[in-house]
Amino acid sequence: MNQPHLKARIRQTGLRATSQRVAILQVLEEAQEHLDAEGIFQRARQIDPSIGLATVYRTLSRFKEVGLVRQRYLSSDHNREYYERADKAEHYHFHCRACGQVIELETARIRQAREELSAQLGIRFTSACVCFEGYCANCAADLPPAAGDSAPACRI
Amino acid sequence: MNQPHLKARIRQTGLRATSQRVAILQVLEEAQEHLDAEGIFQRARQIDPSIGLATVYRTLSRFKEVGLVRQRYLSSDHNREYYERADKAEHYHFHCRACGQVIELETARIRQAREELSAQLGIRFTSACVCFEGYCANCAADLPPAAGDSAPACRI
DNA sequence: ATTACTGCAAAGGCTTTGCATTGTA
DNA sequence: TACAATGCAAAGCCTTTGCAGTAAT
Repeated sequence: MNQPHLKARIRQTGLRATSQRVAILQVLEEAQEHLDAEGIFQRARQIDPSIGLATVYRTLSRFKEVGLVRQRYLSSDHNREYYERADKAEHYHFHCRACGQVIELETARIRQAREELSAQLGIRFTSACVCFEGYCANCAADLPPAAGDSAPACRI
Repeated sequence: MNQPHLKARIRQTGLRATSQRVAILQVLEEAQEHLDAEGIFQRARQIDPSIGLATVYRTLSRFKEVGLVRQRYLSSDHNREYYERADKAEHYHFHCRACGQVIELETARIRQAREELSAQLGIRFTSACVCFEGYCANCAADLPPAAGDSAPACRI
């Protein structure tokens, strides 16, 4: 329960390894789903009951700065921030409007787009937000052929 | 100042063509930059001084539903919603961290990604959020070779 | 004559911040 | 011993909502 490797990882970034931070990093290590600050808070307080929500926000912000976590948005509520470990391979998120699941997608096309646009326009990319929404294979099968709510075609 | 073609366009969607709605649509027609609700409000009230901010929000939401406008996010503040006319060709937004300008990018790679992922996984896409951040060609030239703030490489 | 739409002000929801205190290095 | 980090509560910010009044069809 002392989590020496997590403490070490935090110290490596120059941050102080407080029990709250270790708890938050542990939550992110173990998380199978995508968590927002509130979700991280609920789990972290089971490890360290003294933790406060403000600390979760401050820590996530700090972790993001030093590259320990990535902050993502999931369609379709862009008003809530989600967090994941930064050591995962590049991937994108798809949110199913019917069953609500989030599927992690892999494609080289986004990187390709960045590279081409860099070459064409001299742009230097530092970050990007790419998230998709629609119906997963299972849910799409249950829908009328060309319906799909108020958003029939993909309006990007 | 009666804007008959705007009124007609609104009525075609089944909505009532109020003076406030005409004003908002006119603002979006004429806008050269990317506007948020507050920005649209400020311009619309010059056309129709009686308009309220809540109406702007309600109208934009309604316009989005009927397909008159698209709602976008621009890196790096995803907490503010921007709006643009829905009759523009598919494009993506790049935000320069240095000069602040927003560049509209065109690339087929995103659509390609959608098509491939659809074919591979049976997913049906309805919408997507794609926005980039970094340094434009001009600003990149002024930066140290491989620096780039706290985000050296593109962390997607 | 309906009833969709509006303005105002209040409420909501997520995130940030001020300040005194705690605990790491 | 410094000073980074914390907890609590209050404030911020954008957006939504309730309600009574107004105006489009």
